Amino acid sequence: MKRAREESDNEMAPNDQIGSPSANEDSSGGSSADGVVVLKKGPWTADEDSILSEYVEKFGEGNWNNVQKTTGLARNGKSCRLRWANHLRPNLKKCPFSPEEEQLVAELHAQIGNKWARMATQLTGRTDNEIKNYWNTRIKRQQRAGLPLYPPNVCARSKENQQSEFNCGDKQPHELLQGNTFNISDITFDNLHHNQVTLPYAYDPQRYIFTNSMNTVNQPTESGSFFPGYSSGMSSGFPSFKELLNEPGKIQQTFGVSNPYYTEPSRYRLDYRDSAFLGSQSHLNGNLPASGHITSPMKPELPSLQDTETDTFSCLENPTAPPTPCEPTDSYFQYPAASESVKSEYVSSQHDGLLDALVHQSLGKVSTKNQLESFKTSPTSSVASPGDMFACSELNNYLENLAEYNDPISPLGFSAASVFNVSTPQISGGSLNEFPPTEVPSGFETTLPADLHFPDLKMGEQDTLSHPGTLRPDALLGSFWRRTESSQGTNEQSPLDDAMAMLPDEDLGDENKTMP
DNA sequence: AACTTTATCAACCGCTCGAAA
DNA sequence: GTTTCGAGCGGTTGATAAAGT
Repeated sequence: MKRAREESDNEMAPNDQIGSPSANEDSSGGSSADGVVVLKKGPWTADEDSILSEYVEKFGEGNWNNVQKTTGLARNGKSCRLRWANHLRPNLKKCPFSPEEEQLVAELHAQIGNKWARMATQLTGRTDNEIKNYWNTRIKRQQRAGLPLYPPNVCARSKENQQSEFNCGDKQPHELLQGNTFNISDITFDNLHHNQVTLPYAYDPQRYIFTNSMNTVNQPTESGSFFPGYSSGMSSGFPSFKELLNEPGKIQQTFGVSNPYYTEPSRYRLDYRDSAFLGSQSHLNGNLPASGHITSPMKPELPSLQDTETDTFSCLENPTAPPTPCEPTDSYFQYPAASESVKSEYVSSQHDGLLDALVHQSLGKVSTKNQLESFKTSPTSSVASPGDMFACSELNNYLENLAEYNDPISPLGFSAASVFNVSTPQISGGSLNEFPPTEVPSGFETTLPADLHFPDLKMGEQDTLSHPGTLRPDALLGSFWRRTESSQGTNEQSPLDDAMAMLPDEDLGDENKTMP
């Protein structure tokens, strides 16, 4: 009996023969002298196409593995299916994308992320592969040009759609999150000097944008995730937040790197209105520079941070756009208590999505496992990005809420400690030299909510901040949260105190230790 | 004209999922 | 309940064309 094997470079015909005219002669046959069917790879020939077309005409689609058996075509079933779906199937469009199609793709991507197959169902005559190629090309082009990924009208439309989805949904995000402004009058980042901020990732306008009037965070469209295309399960094998909570080791792998902290927080002024706060290539318009110096390792594919980006860009186009009643983006800072009905279900899923975002953010900062490992063994870095602090603040919020809601899956103290332990490397030294430095413009400003009470970092804490341990966001934020609570007259020990208490000694300054 | 860079497209690969055995 | 297989999906790669220097 014949057996099929795939042709590989080192065992059969050389690569240049595959798909070449000489190789085409037996392209439909594919049997070698020893009776072994050599499955061809590479470009399809017209003969192969006609054979496959005849087969489908005769037997219909599916059962692709039978193609080789039935027709003798030296292609595996997978290849046949792909060829048929992408090229031979009737009614396929071969022309360039029309503006309408481009618009639709942008809208769909804003809504569902990298679900190419799902998009293809909405675009008659287009294949998932085609859409994917188009989009990836577009991303490159837009990034190179420093343009927003999504057209403004897509942003607006997406926002409208999501609002209507909210209305149809069970919970209103604004029940959970409040506040429209990002003003922290006391905190400035004036001293984010060029070349002093080494960020292990490039500015990604889709990923790291916070704007003042950006008031909505996407309702999860699927899997309870904030970010379509990045479901809670993190299909890339990334652990879910629940897993992270339960397995500190994963957290360490996840967050254990990439949080170098900028070390000159003597004055912080954050202006979220137009800048991409978390990115190193921050610009007042939220775009990449036209020169397109994307110097850090980053994937060209962008996550679909639906509202984050859509709102951002709509805001860029229309700064006076009224805030939406949806979940405010400053939820990254603030998670007001949810209504009782929300706590048990909605909040958890939402937080899963948020964590995914954090996780993804961390991933975006760490390109290789080696970097992870090197950081774990040398958990020091010399600089911090505002984004890192953001990530930590997000984690703080998350963890705090988990405790507040007594989420059974989140043993807060342990989790928080774990997260802090691994996500807040110390400041001194530097182990992320692999990453080329990126710059933050001196005019970089970010404004935080007025109702968000950070400690007055610019005054009186200079000495404290100069201490490596207290420069870390966990220390800063821990101090912040505790201070905030105390300022509210709360005598209870905050969950963050618990978390801080769990931190190893070397991770915290003495002032934060409350170990029994 | 030669060379380099960039864009585009086609195809492959690894993985997941569901159905059937 | 487990294994196997087919189908499908998303990410990535390689080849080639086009544009730029």
